[in-house]
Amino acid sequence: MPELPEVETVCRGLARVLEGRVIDRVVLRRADLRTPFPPGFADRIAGRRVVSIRRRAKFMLMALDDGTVVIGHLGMSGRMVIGPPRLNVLDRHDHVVFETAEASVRFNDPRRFGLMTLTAEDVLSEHPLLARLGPEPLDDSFTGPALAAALRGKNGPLKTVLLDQRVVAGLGNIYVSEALFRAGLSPRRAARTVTGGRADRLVRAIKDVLSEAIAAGGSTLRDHVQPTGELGYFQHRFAVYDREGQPCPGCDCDPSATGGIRRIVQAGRSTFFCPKRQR
DNA sequence: AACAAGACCTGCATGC
DNA sequence: TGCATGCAGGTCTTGT
Repeated sequence: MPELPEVETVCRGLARVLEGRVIDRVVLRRADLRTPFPPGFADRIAGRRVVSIRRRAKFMLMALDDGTVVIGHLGMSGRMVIGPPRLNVLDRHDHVVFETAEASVRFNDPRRFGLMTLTAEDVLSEHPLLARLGPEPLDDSFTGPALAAALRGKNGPLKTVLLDQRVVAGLGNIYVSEALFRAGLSPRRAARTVTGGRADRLVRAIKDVLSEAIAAGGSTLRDHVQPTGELGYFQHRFAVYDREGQPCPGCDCDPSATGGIRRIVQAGRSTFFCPKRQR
């Protein structure tokens, strides 16, 4: 489900109810998700105060007052849902429950592609899940020249390469298509050909689309909800994603003549684009 | 080294 | 109604 804007939205929602609060109890309802929970997972969190909740790429990072960091990933279908304290009616796919005096937070994930694990703040950046991540796209250090350097020598299609979290961290299948549309670049172009002004345009497009999506609370297709239960609204602003055959919002060509937005499959995943406007 | 394909899961829409 | 198929916001491993 969640790409950078959805995870950012989830982290902001969780911060409001968890930051500064003590987690009294952690209920673990199965032994593993995508990966096993580490030994003592619940006990190592219970009784600790939450110092901060932040995001890196598509990972949620919950820092505790003893230097422990809970790393969470929502996979395709994960959600964090805030409810009243001491909630005793749970869904089949509620795998972890964090309890404070004021609220309960459930990690729900039907497909179980998500994960939760523990590390320590002082070795966080070396954790295998985080060590090889590329730059945060919304950081000032993510620039046209920096992206061009990361794409140098990459012969794969631009769309597929941008999904590689080592190139840039946080893009997923929706926002890659949307950013390429805004930048006027074909998803099929060899990644290494994006240099100079094209790289500048692409970086601008990535920053813009992600920022706008965060402001809209992310995109709700199937699974994403903010922790409060509110939906995201950015799906109403998609130019190309899941719009096969519909008119391209950028050119006034007749979709019955041009076919409108095209859907192709790259590396086994759908890509949407306007062949006329994206080169 | 780079890339594609398969694997991991459940749920939902579609078509017979 | 039931059943089979294909598809879904992600990553990790395997094989060429």
